[in-house]
Amino acid sequence: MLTDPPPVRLTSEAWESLFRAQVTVMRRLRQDPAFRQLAIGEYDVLFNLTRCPSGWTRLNELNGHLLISQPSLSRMIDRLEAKGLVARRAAEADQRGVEVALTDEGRDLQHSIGSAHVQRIQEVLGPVLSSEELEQLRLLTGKITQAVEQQH
Amino acid sequence: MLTDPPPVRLTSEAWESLFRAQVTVMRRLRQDPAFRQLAIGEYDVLFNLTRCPSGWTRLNELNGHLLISQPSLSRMIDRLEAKGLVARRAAEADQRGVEVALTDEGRDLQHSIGSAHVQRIQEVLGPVLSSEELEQLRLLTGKITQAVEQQH
DNA sequence: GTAGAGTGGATGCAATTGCATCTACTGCGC
DNA sequence: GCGCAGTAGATGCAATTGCATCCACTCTAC
Repeated sequence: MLTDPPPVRLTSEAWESLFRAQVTVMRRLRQDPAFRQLAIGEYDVLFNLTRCPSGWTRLNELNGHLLISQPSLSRMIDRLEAKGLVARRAAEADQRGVEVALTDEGRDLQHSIGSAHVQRIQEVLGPVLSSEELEQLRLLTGKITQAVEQQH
Repeated sequence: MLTDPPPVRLTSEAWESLFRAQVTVMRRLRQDPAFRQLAIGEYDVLFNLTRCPSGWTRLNELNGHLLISQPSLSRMIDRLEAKGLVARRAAEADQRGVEVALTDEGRDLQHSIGSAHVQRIQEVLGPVLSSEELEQLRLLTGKITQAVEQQH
């Protein structure tokens, strides 16, 4: 049961606005001194790894949540592994697959950067939107992610 | 006249959700065959150049709307110039400065990719949110961009 | 006006990226 | 069970990126 799609102009303007907001906020957040220890893209990988209940995450699933290419992720994991922040192992079910997990050190670093990051987010976004608006935003963007991931 | 800031948890969850939505949608949009002619980052530069009324845009202002570094933009403009899509000239007011503008060819290419892009956005986002929701999203994210650009 | 700090953009260089490809493994059809 | 298309991840290599730096120009203080 679908209603008519919204006008293209409205859809593309909403996307453009979402995109621009992301760029603007990201430019600010990236400047946080906490990211001198680890690039924000690498932090994002550690963060994603905390979101997996079992601890171990398949490389291809992880890649599905990032914008970087598969070879690029493969080498980023190399680097994080060399720094002792993540561990690699062969997947049990599929011998082609690889699973990664945070090491204790990786978890510590994620927490440390994460808490500075959260504080910074609060400084940037807190004064801008009310609780009600933030909640609206969270619902709308959550709906997008959920729906688009299921498309195709 | 400021109210209390929202709880940090809500703020960071809203940002996380916005960020994730941007990644998810961008992954889809990027696959559009239209972007085989020009990487999406390069298209974004052309798009930004269409948004300037006078036609000519200062390099540093352009850089303020992008996530890439200043040297990276400088060289991207080199490449776009080599392809005949943009033109460079010295800024009138400030002899250090450089202004760029779309060439006719650049404008044509932006239109051509842009119309395919808009159609793709409609396919991805149109079925997901209603007109009212898109309008809400546009307002919220517009508010963020405007406010954060004025901070600091 | 001149010195010195600051800004705008370009360039050298090492690190990272993506594309194409490769190898290893899976799973389906027969 | 065998062959073959498909999938997961790694690697060679050229292109792109960011950092540090540089040069040219501006602006302020004196």
